[in-house]
Amino acid sequence: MVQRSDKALREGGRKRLTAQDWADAALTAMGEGGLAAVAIEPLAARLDTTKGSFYWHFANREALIEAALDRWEQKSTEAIIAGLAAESDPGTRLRRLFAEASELASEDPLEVSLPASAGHPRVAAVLRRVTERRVGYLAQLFAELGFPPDEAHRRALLAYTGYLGHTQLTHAVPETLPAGEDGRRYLDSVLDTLMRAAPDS
Amino acid sequence: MVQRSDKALREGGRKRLTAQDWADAALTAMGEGGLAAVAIEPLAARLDTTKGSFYWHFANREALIEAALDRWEQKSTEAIIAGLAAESDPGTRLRRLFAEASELASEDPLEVSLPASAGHPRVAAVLRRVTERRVGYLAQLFAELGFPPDEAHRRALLAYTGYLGHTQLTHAVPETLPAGEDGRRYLDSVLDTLMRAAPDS
DNA sequence: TGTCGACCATACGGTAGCGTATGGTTATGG
DNA sequence: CCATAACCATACGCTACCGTATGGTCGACA
Repeated sequence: MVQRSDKALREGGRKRLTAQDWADAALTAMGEGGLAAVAIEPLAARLDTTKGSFYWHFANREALIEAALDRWEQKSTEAIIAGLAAESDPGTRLRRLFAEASELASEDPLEVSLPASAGHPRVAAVLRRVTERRVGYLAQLFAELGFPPDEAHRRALLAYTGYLGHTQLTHAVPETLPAGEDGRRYLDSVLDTLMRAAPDS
Repeated sequence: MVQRSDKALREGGRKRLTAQDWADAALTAMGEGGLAAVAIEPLAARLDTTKGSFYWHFANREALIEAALDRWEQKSTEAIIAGLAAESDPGTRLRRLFAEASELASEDPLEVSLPASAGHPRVAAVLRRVTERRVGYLAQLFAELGFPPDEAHRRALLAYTGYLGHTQLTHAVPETLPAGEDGRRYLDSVLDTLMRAAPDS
């Protein structure tokens, strides 16, 4: 919790690090190689420092992982939802949400690599919180669009699983998916379908 | 490539192992802990043998990974597609495909944990082959159902991303998804939507 | 029934990473 | 300008795992 006051000197040479620097580095490593890639010594090398720095800021590897996960939860979900608070119309809110989310997801490998480590209890917990938050928010959006609670939840699930799968494909085999302008039209058509009133059932 | 002829003795005591035994063990380990969990010595312990056995059947760890991936490609894709060859009606073929695939996916963690290791070149290659095969097969099904090629491919993507996302959710937070009979009705309604003729566009 | 090859056990050296200990450096306020 | 705390470097022991070497066992078959 110790934060350096200010005056971050990053001229040519050595710089002091904060716990957040370590957490961010852990996050990118985790994105590249999964949980197993969160290793102190390689991270230290990448940050151009040594273990000595790490064990000052953290008790051990688990603590680092925890901090990194918390940070991810914040950046990947809360920040985006908060960024939409200004928008009043639920329809545009939904569209903007998907636009921003799919952009974020194409850059952030964690969206794919985290679920693979659901064996780890901390990861499982974060995953649960994040998905419930996201699906809940989506369901709320569909409810605001006029769907009854059950149907709103059903569509939220549909939208979210679609998002997850799309993200996974983006990272695994991007060529199969429409890119650029095509991608935007593809996304639009899917959203149209999701927001259209159901035929019956 | 050395295969034991037959006579697998598995009474109470020691048994001889084949390369496939190792590959299967590697697969399950990989499902539990990702690529990093494919470690010779722990596997040997689990198979109640030693490294001596392993290095007889394989040159090194990479060779094992490769064999395991090949085996997964076979079991997870080709076997299922082959199992549908008898069915003539494309509609029931699609429904049976999804029924079997989602059952397999809920048991097999690899569907989720493999994409996380797409950094590994062999994994990336298998993933490319598998997704292209699957999406291709789906597109063919939709084409047989009467959709023009472009639309068939679009719907194949939609179906496949939905499958991927659903699988991911199943392993991460199963509670959010409808289970049992509800799940079957949910799946049915989604398939209905996918097979219905488009409104326009 | 002895031998040959398939298969496995054991022991070894090497590397990567965790966590600890301890001393050095740098920034600040007294 | 020096004392204290924040921060980092280095060296150490420990464990887990990779890959090699080498010898042992066991079954098939001449």
